[in-house]
Amino acid sequence: MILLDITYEGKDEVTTTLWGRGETFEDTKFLPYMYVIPEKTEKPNMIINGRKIVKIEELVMKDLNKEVNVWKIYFKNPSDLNLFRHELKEFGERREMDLPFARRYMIDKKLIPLGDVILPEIKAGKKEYPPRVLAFDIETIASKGIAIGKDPIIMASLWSENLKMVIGWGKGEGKHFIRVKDEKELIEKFVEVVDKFKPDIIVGYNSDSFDWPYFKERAKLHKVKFRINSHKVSALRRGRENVIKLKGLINIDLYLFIKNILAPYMKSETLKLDDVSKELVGQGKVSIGGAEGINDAWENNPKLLYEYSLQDAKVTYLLAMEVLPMIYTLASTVGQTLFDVSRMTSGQMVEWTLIKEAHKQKMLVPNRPKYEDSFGRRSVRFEGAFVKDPIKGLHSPIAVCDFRSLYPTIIMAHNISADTINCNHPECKKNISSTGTHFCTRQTGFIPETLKKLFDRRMKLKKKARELKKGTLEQKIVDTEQKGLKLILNSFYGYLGYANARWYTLDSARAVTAWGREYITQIMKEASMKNFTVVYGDTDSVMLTSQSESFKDDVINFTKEINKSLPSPIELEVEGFFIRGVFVTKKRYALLSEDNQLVVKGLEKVRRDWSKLARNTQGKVLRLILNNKVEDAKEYIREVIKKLKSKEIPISELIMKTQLTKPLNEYKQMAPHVKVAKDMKNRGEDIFPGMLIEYIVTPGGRSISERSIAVNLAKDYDSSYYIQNQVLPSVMRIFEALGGTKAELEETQKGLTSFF
DNA sequence: TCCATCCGGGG
DNA sequence: GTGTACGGATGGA
Repeated sequence: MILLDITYEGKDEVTTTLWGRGETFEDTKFLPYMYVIPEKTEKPNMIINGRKIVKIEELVMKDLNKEVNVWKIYFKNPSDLNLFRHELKEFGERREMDLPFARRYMIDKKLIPLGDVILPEIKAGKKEYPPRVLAFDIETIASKGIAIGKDPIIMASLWSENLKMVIGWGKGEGKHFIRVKDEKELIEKFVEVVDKFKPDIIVGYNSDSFDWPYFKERAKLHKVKFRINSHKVSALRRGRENVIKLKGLINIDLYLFIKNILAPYMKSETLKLDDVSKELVGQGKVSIGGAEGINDAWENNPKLLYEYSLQDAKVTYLLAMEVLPMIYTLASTVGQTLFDVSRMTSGQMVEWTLIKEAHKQKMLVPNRPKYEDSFGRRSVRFEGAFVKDPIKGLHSPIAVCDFRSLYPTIIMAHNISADTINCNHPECKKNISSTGTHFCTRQTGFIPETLKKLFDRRMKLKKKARELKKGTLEQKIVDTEQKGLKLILNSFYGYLGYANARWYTLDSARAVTAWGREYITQIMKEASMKNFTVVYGDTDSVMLTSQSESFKDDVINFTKEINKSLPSPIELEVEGFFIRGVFVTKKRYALLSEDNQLVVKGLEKVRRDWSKLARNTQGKVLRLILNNKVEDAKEYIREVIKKLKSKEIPISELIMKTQLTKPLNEYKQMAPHVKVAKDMKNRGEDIFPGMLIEYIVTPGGRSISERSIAVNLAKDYDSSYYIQNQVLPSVMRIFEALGGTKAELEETQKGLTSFF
């Protein structure tokens, strides 16, 4: 069997179900268990609600760097464990009582998703296996504000290798269009098509929070059963949001994975499907003109809506083809199901990798912190990375040098771990960080040891990927695997300081950044001695410039020399060369690459509560500046200000949008959007949570709230508000870096100010 | 500065 | 679900 997913159930005896393609296997032999490090000699023997402990084994296990005697206590099913864990508190320290049962099963049986499971004794194997993937998306009537289930679903589109389909009612048309009578039939048809296709994996974009719950709500309204593969579509509360679990096929929400894992490595400023798919698959959505466009197309241009809907499913599918291989490789490293791994944050991936490794080494897993502890940990602040104040302004050319995986290599080079911290061996005191913490050098710690296994595996794969022919499938697979490992490697440091981590060690996290600061400042010092100007540096990278004719060679030689003195495996690399850069403050800069691409960090505002005008002006100004047209940029802003004063800018560019998140009477503070919503209600309009309030700031009144009114009522706007609170703030930080002042931008024309 | 509130993705 | 998991920005007081 090729393993896709694991579920379990059982009122008395637990049955674990392993799901493969079109087949299942039920295991009734595996029992839930937990550990107690006993403080008493007498073993527990109680009966609760008629339930008993199945058996208790005595074992010796590792607990950090100690050996301890433990009782391994078995139960008939997971809820028994939950029942007994409270009573077992008085017998000693309890461990591993909160590992979800299916995850425990994956670890103990050493299973790998998509690996082949050899039945019936259940051993993990591995086999090539291309799963059947189906992408889907829905369209709904788009009234004001997005609220789950509020308006009818008008189309549902599906895309896979041999399936392209748009199901719709109303006036829809198109090659792959399947007409149904109404929304109820649409829902039934969708279920029928999915069940017939039998995908192993069904993917959507933000589908856990939108498409699936939307289907559920509308199905409820029409009193139709919404079942996929004959099983309930269940919404499970997980943390802050619901996730959607299907049985017999894996539901993956690509948005969650991209947000949790890929986002920091992406260029895209937003994680909208359009932007993300443009970056990762090279094509975006059909442009339809937002909510109004959807409604308009539904009434007047059904062909366009059909194309829009189908393209959404198509790019979702193509995105899945790009992203799923990464999820597969992460899942095999982490050792958990695709369903779980695709929804994990990087900290959780590190944790489950460590739990798997601990189990292999017969090592007890530390408990999760209690709420108060993790709350307390969250408020602990410690010194992070070194970030150099940039030399503000424009610089050209720029070289970026950075350490390859600085934090992971520091953890390995200095053996940073919870079980090596502050040992009593005299010789280890030499391995001390500037925070005063030292780490054992006699034997490798659990964290660096696990890290090294992943690191070495990645180095091997990287080497193999370089040797293989580029563009081949094998090369792509190997390269994806090494990138997946990189993601996990890079998360280890964050994990040490992550408030909810089982292996949280504040002094380890502090030592990592302290050593990081030492290495990066040392590089900066040496770069200055070699006649480079250090324009900027952050954490593990430095940006250099010089007016030398042989700039590039100088930089390459510099890194070569530096690397002779760095302890292995720490290494400095040349990341790239740039034509020009503008540096504003720490974390805020923009670079122009040699192939004319903009790299913008920390500058762009893309949130909807800023006006279109502010966003567009900033983007335009940045491009002008990086093309060395500073005066043009200033002139451009003066022009915008002038147009605001003379009211030539249309109101449509000045709309600010803020969502109402709760009923009006629950607001304590009269924010602008709350005031506008109250006015709307007084005029008899329907106001509900989830509604997007669109407003304009007008002249008059005192506070911004008092001056805010609904867009459709706005005939005038407050030019000075838009100048002072929107346009100028969005561009000023860039201009301040160039030595500019607010005053010079506010001049309408040289010498002529007050006449306008 | 503190506190409340919002953002994200989706139509 | 062997439950109960964001992190950062903004704006008013």
